[in-house]
Amino acid sequence: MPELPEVETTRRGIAPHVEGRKVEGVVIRNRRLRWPISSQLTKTLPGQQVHSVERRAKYLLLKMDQGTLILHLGMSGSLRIVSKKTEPQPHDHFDLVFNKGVLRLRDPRRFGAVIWTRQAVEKHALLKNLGPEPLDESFDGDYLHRLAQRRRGAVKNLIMDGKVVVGVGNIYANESLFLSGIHPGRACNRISLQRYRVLADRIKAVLQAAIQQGGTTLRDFRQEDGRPGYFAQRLLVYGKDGEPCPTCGHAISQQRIGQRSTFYCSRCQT
DNA sequence: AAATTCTCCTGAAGGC
DNA sequence: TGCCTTCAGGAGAATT
Repeated sequence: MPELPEVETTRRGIAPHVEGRKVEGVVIRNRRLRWPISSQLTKTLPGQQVHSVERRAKYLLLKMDQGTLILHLGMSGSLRIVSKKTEPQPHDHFDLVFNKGVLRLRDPRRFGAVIWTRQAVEKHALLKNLGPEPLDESFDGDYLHRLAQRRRGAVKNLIMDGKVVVGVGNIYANESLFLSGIHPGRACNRISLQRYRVLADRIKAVLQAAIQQGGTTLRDFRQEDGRPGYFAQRLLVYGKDGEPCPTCGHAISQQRIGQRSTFYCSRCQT
């Protein structure tokens, strides 16, 4: 499922194929994503040039002449660069057609989104209340520790809260907590500053490692050329319940925290 | 304000 | 083999 590394992998993959290009056409095969795709896009977008492909949290931002196209991959979305002759497959809901190549959105579960905005995109309702980027310097253990003081819930929910820090989804939350030796259910305000510094460091490390591997493909995610991401082979605890802990050999536990499957080693994580 | 629940959706996996 | 149920989850909205 696309988390920050998968979205960043996608951004890097598509950018060379769309930056500087002019939109020739828009194809909407199914508008019913998380929010309906505006039918107006077929009139609004053609003729506009894409200046840049940026990312904020898990949103991809295609900056154009008159505004920004905001794309979200939901949990099963992927973007590919295909030729104009490539037949659309089931769940290929949306195309941006360029003079050379097509940017095609596939999203079986349709939790994704395609939204056009003319306003400054950082002020858009979906983006304006987001926390810092985890790979920014402003995100560190001191910041996490400060926010944690007025919370009592599980630390896993803290790092998955987009108002605290963006882009950390279920997979990387599990992995970074394991690498930090912190139990995912531990109360936010019962963790030392020192441990939060380790956690922030591990979050950055695991996200960067995953980006380097082209993201994690469990089922649907694909890079822009159709290849899967290879970080799944490096996962230490996610999806590994019952298997031995890579550190101590104790069986990995599974439990639901924050409505999400949570994997951890009850011996290494306290 | 923080925490919890609900909601959208399809495909895979498990049970009988 | 086939049908039914359960589960997976990003994240905004609604609720407590």
